[in-house]
Amino acid sequence: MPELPEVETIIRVIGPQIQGLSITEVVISHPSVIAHPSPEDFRRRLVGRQMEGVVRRGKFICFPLAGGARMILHLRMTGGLLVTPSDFPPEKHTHVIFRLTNGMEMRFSDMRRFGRFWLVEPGEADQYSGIAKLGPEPFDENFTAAYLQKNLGKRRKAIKECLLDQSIVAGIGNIYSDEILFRAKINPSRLANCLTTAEWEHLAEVIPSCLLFYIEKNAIGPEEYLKTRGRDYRNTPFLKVYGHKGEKCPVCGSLLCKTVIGGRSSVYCPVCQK
DNA sequence: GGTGCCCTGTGG
DNA sequence: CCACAGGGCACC
Repeated sequence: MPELPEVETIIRVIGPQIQGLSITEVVISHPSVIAHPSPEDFRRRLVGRQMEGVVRRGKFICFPLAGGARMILHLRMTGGLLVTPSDFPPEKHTHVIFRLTNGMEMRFSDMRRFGRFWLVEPGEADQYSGIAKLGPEPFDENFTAAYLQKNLGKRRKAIKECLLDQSIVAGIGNIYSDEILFRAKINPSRLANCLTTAEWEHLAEVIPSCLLFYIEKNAIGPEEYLKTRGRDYRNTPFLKVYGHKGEKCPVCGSLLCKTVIGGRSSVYCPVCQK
């Protein structure tokens, strides 16, 4: 489910709700979602710790803790986070509950249970979560056309697969890679080593602007977020190609095609995207 | 590089 | 019933 824009939306809602609060209790009903350390160590080490806030890195959610430790969460496909009163009806597939000093709870639910938590101690290198392998944020000043061309310009690999490579640029998933390539008018199957300098420049501009557009479309208040269980803030009404196979291209009216690239379904306009 | 796998739910 | 789903990793 969540790619960069959705994760950004989640942290903007959750941040003010948990900032400065301490964890009084951790209830883990499905230990497999705790990747590191052991679920019992995870629970024990978190109790009494204060959360300084929450930040996003790629699709990861990071909770810096007072004293220098950090809790890290990746929602993968179907993970969700909700801050609720303790008597709020629980979501199905709730696997971890953090009880907080103000009586509220932060709850992690995940139907498919692909999501994972990590806890990294102060001064410890994070060799567990995968954050260390991430490329730059799309909004980073180092994320430029020159960077893209230098790192991808010789790859004999579909550009769509390249955009999904988190070590090149952090945060793009299957939905937004299609949306980005549609806006950039580049066919998702094109090999990276065949893109022109002008196309790299276009991509370097479109990637951040497209993601920012969806972050803004996603904006939601905490009441609405809770009411919709953190599920209905998504961008689906604004997506131009993803989920629209067989419909008319919003630019030229041709029928949108679907294909598989790198094992992921991909929708594109055969006329607009060369 | 391609494939299978981790899971549950939904839609054809 | 089977195919597929917004992610990422291990494995030939």
